[in-house]
Amino acid sequence: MGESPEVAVSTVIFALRNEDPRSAEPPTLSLPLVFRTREPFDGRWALPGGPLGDETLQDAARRTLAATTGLEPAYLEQMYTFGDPGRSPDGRRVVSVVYWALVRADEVAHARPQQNVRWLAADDLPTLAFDHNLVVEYALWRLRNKVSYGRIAHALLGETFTLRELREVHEIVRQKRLDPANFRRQVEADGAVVPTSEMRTGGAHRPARLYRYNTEVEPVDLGPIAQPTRSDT
Amino acid sequence: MGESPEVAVSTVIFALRNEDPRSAEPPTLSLPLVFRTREPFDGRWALPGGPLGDETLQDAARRTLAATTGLEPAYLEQMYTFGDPGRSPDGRRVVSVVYWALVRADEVAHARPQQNVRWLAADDLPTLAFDHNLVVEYALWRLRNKVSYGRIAHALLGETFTLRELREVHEIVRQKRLDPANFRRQVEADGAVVPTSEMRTGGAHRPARLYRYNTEVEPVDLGPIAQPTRSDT
DNA sequence: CCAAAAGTGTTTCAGCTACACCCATGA
DNA sequence: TCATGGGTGTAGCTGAAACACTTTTGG
Repeated sequence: MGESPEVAVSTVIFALRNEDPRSAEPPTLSLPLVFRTREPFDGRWALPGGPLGDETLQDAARRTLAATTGLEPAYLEQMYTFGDPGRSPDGRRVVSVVYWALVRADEVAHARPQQNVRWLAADDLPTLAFDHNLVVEYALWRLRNKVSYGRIAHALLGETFTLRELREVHEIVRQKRLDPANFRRQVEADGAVVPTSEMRTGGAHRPARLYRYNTEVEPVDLGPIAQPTRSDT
Repeated sequence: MGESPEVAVSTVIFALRNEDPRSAEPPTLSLPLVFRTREPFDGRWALPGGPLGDETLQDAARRTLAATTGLEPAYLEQMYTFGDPGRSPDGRRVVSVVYWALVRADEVAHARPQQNVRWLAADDLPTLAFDHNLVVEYALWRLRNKVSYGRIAHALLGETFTLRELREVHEIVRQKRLDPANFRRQVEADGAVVPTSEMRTGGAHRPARLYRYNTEVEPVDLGPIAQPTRSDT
């Protein structure tokens, strides 16, 4: 009992990125990974993270996110805690609290690139350090669920966006085509989004109205936990 | 960083209990709580739990469950990790991994009562130690969700049960009346339950068929995490 | 004018809800 | 035979899906 395990916090960070900004290709769902330069798992990619400091668990997640990307998350939620003994090959006992986050596409564009950090496509990862492949799988599953039932897709876009852009986010994350007409009606119906007076022109077609996220409604039902603060034993 | 916090595991344990077995009253959703006899929160009720030993997080939850009730859970799932600094009044930093569990009504009946442990109604709790009221609120919310969308209600019953009994569980947990005819069809449709050849007689009415949980189907979609084993940093 | 995407209207279908009705048993 | 819950049938409503159609721009 005196042998208290270490506590660490890791974060699965999702963003939509354009490999080639000039092409018309749709963006790719990607996440930043850190290249390990020491054992265990020397030479493999791993999730951003580190030991818990004198801070909130959520602040620790925010801190590792900032350290690897220089960015603020548009959405951040606790996901799962991994803590089985004997999982680290060197025998240390580490309990890892894993968060997952969304960052805006426009912010990713002018994020300063860090040493030993690279963005990789979420659905085409190499073998990662520890069991981080499983962790990312789980985060992807949660993301797909929340995007389907919740109101968080906008967190992958900028301040304003067209319904086409919002639909594209859904299509990429949920991996299926959506009917533009029905998508429009569903989004308008649940009030997650409000129209602005601006339009986006430029394409060889009718201009599209720009929308903004409706801050009046809750992003997604998180249950009674708004900002968890105290607990014990 | 060298100041590693303690890690503890707590469990919110739900069961249906009859206050008075002779009455025809429907059972009550209750949970076992432990009476604290020392600071902090001396004299208040708290969730069962304790420090993490040399074991799986889930095993630690199972152990505290057994210690307070002498029972095995029919369902056990990780819920949330609380770890903000300054939450314990005595200044110690404790990260608490909270699980929630369901135990069968028939097992609760012949569970040996423990010293300093009492079952209280989930929707009528006193002020608990730490922020355990909030934790129970959240667990209740998760329970209601999973019972509505998942296939776990049977975990509050015995090995076999009538559809009326299963419906009663739903009605108690979800706090609303359900149409018997429609409930039957929904339950039969999703295949969570299979009919046995036995009937339950005794009432002044037509005998009811006994059903059994269908082990062929997953209890609820847990995502890619079946039995999480390894992770780090 | 044409292509393309924005945006609207409408039909169809599946699933849920409400509720009427018959069945089998104990008293 | 009556009361009670077990169990079946079915009409109606609602929301999602599919898709035809009109609108507005750039080229």
